[in-house]
Amino acid sequence: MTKADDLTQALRDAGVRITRQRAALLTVIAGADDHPDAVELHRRASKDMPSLSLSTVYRTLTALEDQGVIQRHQFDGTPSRFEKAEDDHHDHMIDVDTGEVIEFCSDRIEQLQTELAAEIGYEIVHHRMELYVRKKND
Amino acid sequence: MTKADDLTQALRDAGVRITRQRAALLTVIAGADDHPDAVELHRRASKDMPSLSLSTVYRTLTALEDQGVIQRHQFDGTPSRFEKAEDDHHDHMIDVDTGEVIEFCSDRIEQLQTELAAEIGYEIVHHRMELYVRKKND
DNA sequence: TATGCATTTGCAACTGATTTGCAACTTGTC
DNA sequence: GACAAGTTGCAAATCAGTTGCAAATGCATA
Repeated sequence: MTKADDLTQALRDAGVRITRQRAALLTVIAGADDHPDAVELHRRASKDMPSLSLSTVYRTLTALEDQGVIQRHQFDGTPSRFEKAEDDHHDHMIDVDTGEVIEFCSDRIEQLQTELAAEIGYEIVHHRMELYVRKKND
Repeated sequence: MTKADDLTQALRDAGVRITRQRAALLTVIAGADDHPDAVELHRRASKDMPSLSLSTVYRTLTALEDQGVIQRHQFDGTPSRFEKAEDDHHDHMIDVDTGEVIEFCSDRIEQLQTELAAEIGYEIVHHRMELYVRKKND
């Protein structure tokens, strides 16, 4: 059973109809190791489903995000990029020269964030941390 | 001498022409204690300069950002918001219920970020950290 | 204080990303 | 297999921001 099948079943259980276009998108998303935007996902899924429209891709991405199946990231001034939600939370470094996205995680930072918010009476709903970085050339 | 006068002089020294529309915007920005977006800045500056156009506001904001006089923030899926650049760096918490923006700073976190990037051979060009928070009700 | 010209402005039209209205079409159910 | 409700593709709309262009203006210089 593939990752896409898992996702499909989880969605069906949650009462989400699995249409051919959604299945095609799920397959692409499950198989993606990068952080594609809507247009790129449409391009990839179109190979299996040439009639798939971009608006359906957008609608589906929103639906999948609402279901918690995927995550949307809005880096700098570029179109939103998506990745499948894994249970491990992580943040991103973006190589400003190449656009490459590197995932990382720091429990220490998360803890500090929680403390900072708590100090002034807030709790964190979600957060976003992006490091725009450049390769050191030495 | 007001804050706006300081900004004006600094810009003039940098070879930036001070037009009436730019002066009006600078006054508004220097006097703002919040994080307004372009439309709101246009609304405020229009009181002094009813003929000021929104495209000039956008053009001026970009120019001021290039000069390092103001900073642009792109929170979640909302229009860019601006604030005058002060020499102290800080990050933001956004109250998800009210939209209120709270500034904060943590040297400890910054240091950890730098270390994390350095570990894999990168240096940080700039970063963005936003905590989307909610008031604890107890 | 007047002159020249590069810059800047306002307007309207454009862009890129995303959303929406609607009629036709599927899905999952009975 | 038929039906109601949800989903699709398309084209048009939206939203934030940008741009081309002719007219207006800042400011260095005379």
